[in-house]
Amino acid sequence: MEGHYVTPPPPLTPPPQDPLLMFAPSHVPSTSLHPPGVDHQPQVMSDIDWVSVLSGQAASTRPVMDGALVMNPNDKVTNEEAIVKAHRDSTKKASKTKKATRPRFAFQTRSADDILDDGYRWRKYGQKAVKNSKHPRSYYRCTYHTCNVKKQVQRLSKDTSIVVTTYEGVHNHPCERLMETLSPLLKQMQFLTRF
DNA sequence: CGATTTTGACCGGCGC
DNA sequence: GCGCCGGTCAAAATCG
Repeated sequence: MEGHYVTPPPPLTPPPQDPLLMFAPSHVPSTSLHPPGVDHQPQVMSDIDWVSVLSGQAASTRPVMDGALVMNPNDKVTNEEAIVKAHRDSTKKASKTKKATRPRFAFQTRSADDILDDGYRWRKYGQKAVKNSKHPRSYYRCTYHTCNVKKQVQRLSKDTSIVVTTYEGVHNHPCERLMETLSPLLKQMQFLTRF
């Protein structure tokens, strides 16, 4: 984490991970200093194919905007269905209670780690077992006081290497560690524009 | 010792 | 009404 910043990085927490790992097909859980079973330490989003995320092309990372879940027709309808249903419920409730419509954004990531560091700080407030899946779903809330953005993370039971992350809401505060989060994307863009 | 995670209880919506 | 299910609360445990 030294020379890949376009602008000087903010003097913040120590660099989480080497951004060069971003081209790795699957993330190898880096030297976790925690005992097995403990997965607090988030990983940088460096293992995400950001170009694919933004273009919506990749099979490894399928972005989903506002509940319009992009599904492989061959996929067994399991917990993805639950996500769509949850979104329908939320929109229904939103239209009923005139609550501010909450934008939802979900994407799948091929990763060995459930927790991806997206630059924000999250506090876990729940975990539930999901039907048709042996893997639990975790619920997180943004720790910024006036920000009630939530996200939920679950792992597909079919393909254990894929993690589905669903964001709900929009942050009303700047993203700390923005450059750390963006640097893999910038690096990938630089790589692609070299031709 | 404050912040965060864990985990069972609790709650509301929905289908029967 | 009842039970299931997804989501949240909150007290206790744990972490740094």
